[in-house]
Amino acid sequence: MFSNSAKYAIKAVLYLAVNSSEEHKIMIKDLAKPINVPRHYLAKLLQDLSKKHLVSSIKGPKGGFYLSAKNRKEKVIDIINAVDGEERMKACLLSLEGCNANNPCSLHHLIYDERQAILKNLNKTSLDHLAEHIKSGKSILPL
Amino acid sequence: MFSNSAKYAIKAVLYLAVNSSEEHKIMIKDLAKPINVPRHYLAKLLQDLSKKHLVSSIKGPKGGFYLSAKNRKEKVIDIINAVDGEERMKACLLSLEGCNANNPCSLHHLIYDERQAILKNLNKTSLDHLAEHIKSGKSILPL
DNA sequence: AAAAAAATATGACTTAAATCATATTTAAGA
DNA sequence: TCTTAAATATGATTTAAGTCATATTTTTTT
Ligand code: FES
Ligand code: FES
Repeated sequence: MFSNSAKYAIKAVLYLAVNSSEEHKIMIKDLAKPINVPRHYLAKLLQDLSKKHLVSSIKGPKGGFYLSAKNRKEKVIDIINAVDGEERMKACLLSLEGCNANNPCSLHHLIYDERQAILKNLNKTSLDHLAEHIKSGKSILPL
Repeated sequence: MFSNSAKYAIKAVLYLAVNSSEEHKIMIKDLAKPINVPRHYLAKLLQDLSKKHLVSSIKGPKGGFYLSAKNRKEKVIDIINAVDGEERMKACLLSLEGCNANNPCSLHHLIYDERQAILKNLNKTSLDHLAEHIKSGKSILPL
């Protein structure tokens, strides 16, 4: 469903949503350990997200990564799409080209509605919102 | 969601469900072309499914692959699990180990119910049933 | 201004998935 | 029984995803 990279990115961004702020930036090495993601790989991912303005970063001493107020308003789907590309979540399950309701592949009926529902959920849920869930103990931040 | 291999396997098995019978076996080369799957790769996949008794095959001249009556009763999920392993469809989306309702990861609530619904659909739908759909024009067999 | 600490940029390496190739076995038909 | 046509078995090659390493740039602190 998601690539490994997207999973890593989500974990990292949520960790930042819960633990960082403009006044409390987090260095890559202090982020990689708790979420259990290879350090250099994570660096690459975050640099990419930073370039796309989905996370904030400051170089140099006292620098690090954090989420700005604006970053926190982003939806989960935006992180996923930034990493995996827009297509991955929308593509036909059997990778058929002309997938639509008029030309449904054999698995379409077994999956399409639920898939749309998931998309909708990912589209409407902000990082902020998930961070609140985590803080209030409704869900956990995975290792 | 599914691996490339699983997609190929589903396409192949459905093609066999629609077009083959014990009296009309299909050779690998005549199967690979219409469903647009690399020939040798497909051979490997089907040999594996054959070993697991999910498809039937006969060697030698006049031989080929086909689906027996029993094969046709198998559920879609069985094909998927045979190729991708039992775990893949059940694993936590963020690859967390102790994923369950008591210990839900941050995305759990956004996806779990829909995912279960999909699983249920794949679990109850037989190849036979999908083949009927295709024959009656309710869905198509993808290239 | 110099030194140090951080992200950034670039690229090399490794691993697993996907693809391709070939030799072997089995069964049919002449 | 011999030839031929098919699946089967095994393994090599390629490609893409994931991982690791290092040099560069930027900013802070002294
Ligand atoms: S046509 Fe394949 S999922 Fe819609
Ligand atoms: S805990 Fe991750 S999907 Fe259930």
